[in-house]
Amino acid sequence: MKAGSRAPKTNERRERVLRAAAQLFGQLGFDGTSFALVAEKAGEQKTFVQYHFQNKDVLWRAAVSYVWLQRNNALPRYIEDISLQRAPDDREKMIRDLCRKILHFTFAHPEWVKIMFQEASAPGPRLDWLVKEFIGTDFIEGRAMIELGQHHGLLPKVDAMDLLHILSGALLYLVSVAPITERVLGLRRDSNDYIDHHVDTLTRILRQHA
Amino acid sequence: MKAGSRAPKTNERRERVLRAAAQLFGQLGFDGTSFALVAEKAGEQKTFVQYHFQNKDVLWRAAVSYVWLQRNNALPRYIEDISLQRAPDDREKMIRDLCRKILHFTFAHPEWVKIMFQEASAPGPRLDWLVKEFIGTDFIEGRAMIELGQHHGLLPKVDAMDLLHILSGALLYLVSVAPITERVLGLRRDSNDYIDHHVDTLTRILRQHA
DNA sequence: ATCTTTGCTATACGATCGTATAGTGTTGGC
DNA sequence: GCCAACACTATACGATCGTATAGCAAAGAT
Repeated sequence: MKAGSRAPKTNERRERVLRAAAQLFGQLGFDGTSFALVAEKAGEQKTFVQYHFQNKDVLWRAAVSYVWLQRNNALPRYIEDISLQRAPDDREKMIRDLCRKILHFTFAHPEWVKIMFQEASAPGPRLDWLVKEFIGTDFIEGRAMIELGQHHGLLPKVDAMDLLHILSGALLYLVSVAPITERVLGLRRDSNDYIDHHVDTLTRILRQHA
Repeated sequence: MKAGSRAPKTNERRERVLRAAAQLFGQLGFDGTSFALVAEKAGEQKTFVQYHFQNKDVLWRAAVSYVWLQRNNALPRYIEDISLQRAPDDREKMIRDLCRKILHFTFAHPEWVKIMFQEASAPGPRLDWLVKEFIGTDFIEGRAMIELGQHHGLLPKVDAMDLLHILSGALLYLVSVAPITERVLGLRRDSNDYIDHHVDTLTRILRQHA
């Protein structure tokens, strides 16, 4: 420990940069994001960003790691939670709560979806890294969660991977097209009411297969 | 008609540019795409692109219009097709065919989804234009199609807008994450078999509500 | 007290960005 | 055959891109 009094401030500045970078990488993609833009959005200087993150790839990886760390802290640990034995009513409520939690968090922090889509739209070494580091695990855990739900009679007994895609799509698409929905229908779609309504509709479609 | 013999070649070159531009705008976003990149991908010169499309906004709008024109030609006219009266078995098959057609076309021409997501991820005047010009109509027609399907007993009787989002998400998400799925599972996901399998799963989930 | 290291900043460099303008060669009207 | 119009290209400009390097103040070590 060399500078105990300054260290916290530095971390705070670093985090401001990471937040700004994550938002910009999600909104504008890797090529559309520049050091100057990140610095401006973070209220820092371009050279400060460049000093802490030697080049654009380093900055991108740091921002992505920061985002996924947040995500993994905020979202419930799927498998452990759902494997707890409860009364059937509680278990169905659990799925609804999980969907709600995913939607709420993703509306508040859409960066992880946006970055994922950005890289998937132009596959390359960054996507490889993203899959190896984070998304691969998500797929495996997601599929296991689906199969557990099916085993407990909460989800229709169809191909688990298909169902994972269908559910993920039904939830995440909502976030991605929210700005469009707002413009077409004149609604704000990140309100609690709308999220709950959408999740209710989704679970109602799935319920009758239990 | 001033240059009957050259006109077709010019149109062909223009189209090459539009195709390249649409792909790049979808993959890299507006800011990530440059005249030089579009020209290189189209096998033309930067100044040729600049001559026919005075600035980047003009090029973007022309590329988007070109993509949506293709899309509207390829996808069946939803409402008229589905409103034809047939035997119930045929009508369910019709929905399945529609989903298949949408997926096949979108896998072959993912630009319209990618561009839509790109602009939705950083809303601005371009998204406003996109909504006003193309997507607004899609929403209205999509909702009408859902309601028609519900009226014919083919779809569960839930909020039509929610269902439209759920179905759109279930289909389009598949295309967006296809490169990731390939990397995680080692499968090629744009094959006919996989698309059919996914659509079958989706319709099976929806069927029992008729 | 001097020297080295550390955290950060100022300046600079070549490449590429979007855009503007001048120029070239072919075409159609007269 | 001349000339205006047109399709296209070559060149150029300031701004911004990612990156490299030199400088500087403060802290730690000796």
